[in-house]
Amino acid sequence: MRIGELASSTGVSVRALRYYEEQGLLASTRSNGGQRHYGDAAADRVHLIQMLYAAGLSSRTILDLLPCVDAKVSTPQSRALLNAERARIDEQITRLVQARDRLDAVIAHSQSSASGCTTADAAAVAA
Amino acid sequence: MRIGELASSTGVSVRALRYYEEQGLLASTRSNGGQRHYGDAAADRVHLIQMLYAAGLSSRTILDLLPCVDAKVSTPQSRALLNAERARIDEQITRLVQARDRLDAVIAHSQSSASGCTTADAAAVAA
DNA sequence: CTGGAACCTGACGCTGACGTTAGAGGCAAG
DNA sequence: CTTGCCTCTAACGTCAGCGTCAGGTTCCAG
Repeated sequence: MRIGELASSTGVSVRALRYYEEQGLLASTRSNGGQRHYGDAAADRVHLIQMLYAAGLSSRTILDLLPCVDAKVSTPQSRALLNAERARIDEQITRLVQARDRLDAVIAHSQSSASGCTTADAAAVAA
Repeated sequence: MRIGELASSTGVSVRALRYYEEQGLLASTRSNGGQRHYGDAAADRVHLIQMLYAAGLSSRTILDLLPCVDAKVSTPQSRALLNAERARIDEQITRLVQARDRLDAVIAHSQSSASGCTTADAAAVAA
């Protein structure tokens, strides 16, 4: 499949895919004319990359991490790397939960002091 | 208290505090000479701002949110805003947990298959 | 009153993950 | 062979949250 198809099937922009390749995160074979071709596994790889980006990892960190994911072998270094990143994600989750709790407190106060709590409000809360 | 003291007591840089003020997130009174002075509540405010930043909110969103936090009154709009941001944080937490699970799977696989650990692999990981 | 630390206002720099032209070439259909 | 869409590289633009430097001012201890 070519880059446009991979882009639309993954929901990632063509530019981003080229950027991933530039960063060494995503490989491609080239046609005679130089156009990128991808196998079926590429979509999964892109999803994984996206997920790690969403977890706040930098492309550099992902670059370090991906060989650990690909490799069937495991080194102390790779395990350490994986665990370190896991810990960082954990920490981020903790901070997010704290922030959410803080917002919840504000919301609770906001609603208790709301004299007229209409149906629209209930809908907003449910959403 | 002056800006340096607030900075060191909150662990936030002086530059960041000025930036917060520039963004309308943090108020200060000024001395005759133009120097910023802060009350005791400022530290809490800074911590809250930091927490919201850590939750991935933009300064613009925080700017919208803070009046809701400050206000003793609650409007449908403010409640909707609070709930929307809560939802976004929730979503982010979900994605982070997914990423963590994904990493956990990799880690589990990595540890079960930890047998042949060559120097080449270590070098590849280090690189 | 004076020296030096702390503060002030610009304003440019930086990083990361792309967006966005621009100009040129590849590729399948008719 | 041509049309037209897709793709290519190269390179500049963007945005947020500050870091940092420059040049000047304020404050307070001694």
